[in-house]
Order: sequence, then C-alpha cells, then structure tokens
Amino acid sequence: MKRPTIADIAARAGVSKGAVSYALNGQRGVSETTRRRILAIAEEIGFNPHSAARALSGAPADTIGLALRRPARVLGFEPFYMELISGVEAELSARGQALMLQIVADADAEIDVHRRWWGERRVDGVLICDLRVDDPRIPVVTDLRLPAVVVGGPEGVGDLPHVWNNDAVALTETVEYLAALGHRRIARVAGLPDLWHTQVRASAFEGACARLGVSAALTVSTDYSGEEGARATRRLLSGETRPTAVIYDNDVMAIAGLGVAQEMGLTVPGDLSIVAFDDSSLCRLVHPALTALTRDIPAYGALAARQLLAAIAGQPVGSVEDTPAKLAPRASTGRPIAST
Amino acid sequence: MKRPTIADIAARAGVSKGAVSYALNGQRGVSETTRRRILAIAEEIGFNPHSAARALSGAPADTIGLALRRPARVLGFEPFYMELISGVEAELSARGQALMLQIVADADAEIDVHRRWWGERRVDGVLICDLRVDDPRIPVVTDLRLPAVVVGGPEGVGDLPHVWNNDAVALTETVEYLAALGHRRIARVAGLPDLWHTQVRASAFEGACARLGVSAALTVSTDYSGEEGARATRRLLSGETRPTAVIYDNDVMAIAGLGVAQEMGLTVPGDLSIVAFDDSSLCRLVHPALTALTRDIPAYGALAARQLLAAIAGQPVGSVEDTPAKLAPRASTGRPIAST
DNA sequence: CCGACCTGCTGAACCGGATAAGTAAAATTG
DNA sequence: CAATTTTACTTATCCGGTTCAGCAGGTCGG
Repeated sequence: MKRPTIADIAARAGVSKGAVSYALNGQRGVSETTRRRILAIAEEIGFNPHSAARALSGAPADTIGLALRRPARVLGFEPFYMELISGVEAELSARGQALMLQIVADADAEIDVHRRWWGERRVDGVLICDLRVDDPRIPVVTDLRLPAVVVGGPEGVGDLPHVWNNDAVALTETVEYLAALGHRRIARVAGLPDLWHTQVRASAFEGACARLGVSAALTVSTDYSGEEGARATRRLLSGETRPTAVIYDNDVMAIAGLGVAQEMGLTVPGDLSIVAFDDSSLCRLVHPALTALTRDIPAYGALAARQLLAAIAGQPVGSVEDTPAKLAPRASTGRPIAST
Repeated sequence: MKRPTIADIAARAGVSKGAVSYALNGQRGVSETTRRRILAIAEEIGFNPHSAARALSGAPADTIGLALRRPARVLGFEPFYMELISGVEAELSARGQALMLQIVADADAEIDVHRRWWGERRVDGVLICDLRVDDPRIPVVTDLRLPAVVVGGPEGVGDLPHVWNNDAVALTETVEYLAALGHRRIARVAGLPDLWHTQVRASAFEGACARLGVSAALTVSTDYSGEEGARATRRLLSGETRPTAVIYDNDVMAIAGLGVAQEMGLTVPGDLSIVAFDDSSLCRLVHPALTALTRDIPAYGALAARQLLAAIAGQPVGSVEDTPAKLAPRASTGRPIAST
C-alpha cells in the first residue's frame, strides 16, 4: 500500500502542491470550495503528512523525550515511573504529541541520548527525571538550548524550569506524627543516595529527629528494590536497639519490610510502625494497610508535560511546586508497645 | 546553538556535501585521508544527521511503536508492562532503535494511532499487546503492510508474526498441583474477559478442573486492578461454599487477595491457598511468599522486539513460542485444612 | 478608464540528507 | 605509451512537505 502524498491529492484535485498544502493547513490562499474538495480527497485516500518532510521544513517533531537510567529490574516493579509516564501521556496524547522513551545504562549513555535526540531533531524537548547531585544533564541540555523540564528540584536544576514537590515538608510531617505517637527510635530506608530528593529527605529526616528528640535516627541506603528493602529491614530489626518505626522511601520496600516484620514474628504496628513514601494501591491492599505519603503521581507527570509543552512553545516557565505528599494514616502505624 | 549539517562539514573540509555523506556512511568514494578529516570535523562540531532528512530519503525511522490501551490507573501498578517495556528497550537501545509509546483510551484511538504512525512514517513497525478477540488492529496493520509482531496468540493473530507463551500449559499445571494437594474447590480471579489470553486460561482452567474432579470452579472477571482483585476475593470468601484455593490472573490481585484473606481472619495456606500468575518480586517479599507462575517478562519483550526488528528487515518471521510460565511453589499454597 | 488592491492560484526554492550520474586525474593494463 | 580502468571526487536530483514570489483575473475607488 503506497502512502499518499500531497502530490497525489494535487493531481486528483487538479491543483498544485502548494494549494493542497494551504488547504490542509487552514491557510488562506485557496477558496472555500477548493479547500473542501481537497480535504474530501485527503480524507478519502487516508492522507497523513509525512512527519519527516514536515520536520525538514522546520516543523516541530511533536515528540518529547524521556530517558530513564534505571536497571530494567527496578523499573519493572517501581510503580512510580509507569504512573508518571501515564500522566505525561495523558497530557501529550490530548495534544497530539508523542513520547519517545529510552532506557539507558549509565550517565554517558544518558547524555549521549540527549545529544542525539537534539542533533537528530527527534524531540522538541525532554523531561529530566531522577535528578542527581551535580547532574551532568543540566549543563548539557542548557548548552544545547534543548527545551527541558526537570522533574525535581528546586535545587540543582541550574536555570532550567522544573516541577517539584516539597519532600522535606512531607518527611517532617511524618516524623512529627511518629514522634507524637511516642516513637523515639525511628529508622529510614532510603533510596539511591546520589539522587537529590534522597538528600532532601535525609536532611529533613535528620533535622526533624534532632528537633523532636528522636535519639536513634538510622538511615540505610538501597536501590529501591524490594529485595534491598527487605534486607535493610532485616538488618534494622536485628540490631541491638531496633527501631519502633521505619520510613521507607518507596512503597515496594515498605511492603517488603512488612513481610520481613511478619516473618520475624513482630506485630505491625505494635512492635513496628511502617510508613511508605508513595502510595500505590498495594499499600491499601496489604494487611495491615500501610500508612503512606500519598501524592498524585499521574498529575505530577501531567503538570511536568504541560510545563514542557509551554517551554517548547516559547512561553516563560519557571519553578512550579506541586502539592507536597500528604500523610495518609492507616493501620500500619500506631503507638509503640512499651519495652526496652 | 545551531545544529551542524553536512553542508557545514563540507565547507570546513573544503569538499562537497556528497563527499561528506559518503565519508560519514562508510561508503567508498572518498580517500581514507579525506574520510578521516571529515570524520574528525564531524566529531569536533558534534554532528548528528537530521533524522527527518534521512527519513525523507527513504531511510527507516529507527523507531518502533507501542500503543497501550489501558487506563493510566491500571498501568501504574501493573508491573507487567514496565517489565515488558524494559525488555523491549534493552533490545532496541542495543541496536540504536527508539521506542515510541502512546497510551490510548479506546479501540478507535488505538487504530488511529497505528494509521497515523504509518502515514507519518514515524515508526518502522509496531508491537501489538493485549490481543483481544476479533482484534481490529490485526486487519488494520495487515492492510497497511505495517510490520508488526503480536505479543500473544497463537490464535486470533491472522497472518501476523507473533510471540506467545502457552498459558494453557501453565494453568493446567497449576490446577493439577492444587488438586494433588487436595483442593476440590478452586476459584479463579480472571482479568479482562475480551483478551485472548484470558479466554485461553479460562478454558484451560475449566478443562483441567473438569478432568480432575474439581467441583466448584468459579471464575470472576476483573480489570486486573488490586481493588477489583480484593473485591472479587471478598465475594468468593463470603460465598456459601468458599474455595480453598484461588488462582489470580496477575500478582497485584493475588497480593490484594492475600490482604483480604488476612483481614477476614483466614490463614494462608491453611484456609486458603493462593497462586499468582506472573511473579514480580513482591510475590517473594510478602508474607507468606506467594506461589506464582513465573516467566521472564523482560526476556519475552526482548524476544518480541527481536522478532519485530527481523520482520522490519524483511526476514521471514512466524510464530515463536516462548517458554511457558513455570510454577514456583512458595508458602502460600498447601494442603487445605479439612472442613465443611 | 486606469491604477491599486484583493483573491486564488501556480511555480520554484528550500529544508538536509542520500545517491545516481558525470568528470578529471591517477593507476593499471596490454 | 596509448587505452582502459579505477579512484576521488563534484554536480544534480530526489524525498514530501512548506512557503515565498509571481501572476492572472476581478473589484473598487477616483
């Protein structure tokens, strides 16, 4: 099946290529009668303009790029990304934009992808997720003048527009809540330490603990996988002064942690209170349901996509703060049983 | 920052555009010295060929398309897709191919996306997931001669190449195992009924149950979400003759079902045995760990991607059967406690 | 009744590569 | 050493759109 071109339409309508182009793009330069005739023919033969030909004449690619640097293994069970992507997609598909997704292995490949996308004009702009400390992507996209929106911040983003939520507020609220319940030994199972938001959460955690007289404020780093979440929990619960509450940096690790607690014969929340950062529906479905820091991740993705499209359109976009995660108390948190 | 073109390179090297093109593409027609000079300049100024210009001259888009028709809500916590995508990506990025992802709302939009991708030459081929009964995408991509590989089958795929696993074998094995443990009332919490693999699993389930004398073989349909999995479980466990074992069509629902059983005070596996189809790491991390039908989904995606790339390259590809899911018995299945 | 202006179109240039055809010089052959 | 082939290029064309300049023919004002 040969793809129809405007030349085919022009031939059938008995006009020039130029006239067809004007007609299809709603430009003036053709009479209403001719326009309708041309549109009818286009419809009939199922015409779609060749995106490359358009792009060659300076049209945008109508595509945005998202490069993720996480091992496949982790991506599979991290609901965060898929939720983010579906939010991004919802916004994009409503505006006829496409998403180019690339999963990369390391920082070099990540930068390479951005350079290539720019050079090949494959994307009009990019979303930058998983902002790291001294993130090399920031200077690269800045230099290239590739429109970009960082999902994260507000620090470490250079002059790039960004959308962020205030994890410090969320974590402080959580520590205050746990302290109010009577917890004095609180641990934190953190994600990758070179991510900005891990640092933000860490300092908020430490600050709040110090302020509230939480003595043992342990932090263990992980790669967000359930396995490491389980291992970290086992280590914490096997220590001399085991914590009475643990805050996990994602829901997958929290669920794994719950499994470990049950396996070790501890009651939740009696012996151990559990809080998850991010709240996929699994948190509500396990037993006991997990107290979690809820945020609307698809909405977050949609917001980022909107900002990026605005930036691509040349509108001024700056820093946008999404609503911070809210603590949703459920059955996994309670007063610690007096002991020690 | 202006994007460099071959004309820029040609000017700096003092040769024609044609010579540059030959040099960059490793074609004969330039001396080794000139080639090296040109390549050095290209490297220095960070040249990347404009993908649109290439595509216009008949080059492939080096992109494959994947349109998913699932509500954002479901995609978020279905590890299956993200695992599949990361497997696809692993294969693609190793070969310099990109992935175009689109999430669509309904069947019309789905077909529209394929038509548009084809018309706009945005993709060289597509993967078709979630094969439905009388799937309208099959005739469309066949008519368009758009290279496609169906992830599913082997029935209902028309003449399209496809990769599939034999879910019937996996489900039969599971029912046999449960029957051998002594279960006589087995229920199944199924996924979307218009998906082909749901039908395949259903008839395998019914066949095996009939053959093995499993009397009550109830099936409840869901949308794969944890919520519906939990509701279905509640209904099943509240019925007059409650099942002693439930097979879930995905792991998310199985975990939700485990939560419901615990909430209702039933012991697992004493009062209720649970089997999950698909085995994300959560199955191993909840307590008790879930018996699951394991398959390597990233490998499945990679296989599909390889087949699609072969089809695009014009190689003959037909039907490929991936290894069926294997039953991994864990702590959630056991002999039923005698009762009734 | 003539020039100015608008309408509705055509023709051609252009975007940035790939590539076929042409050409001059160098290398090989008989 | 002339004839032929090969090498190393250049020039021109093409892909399928967009867009600008041009150009008839009609309308209007003075």
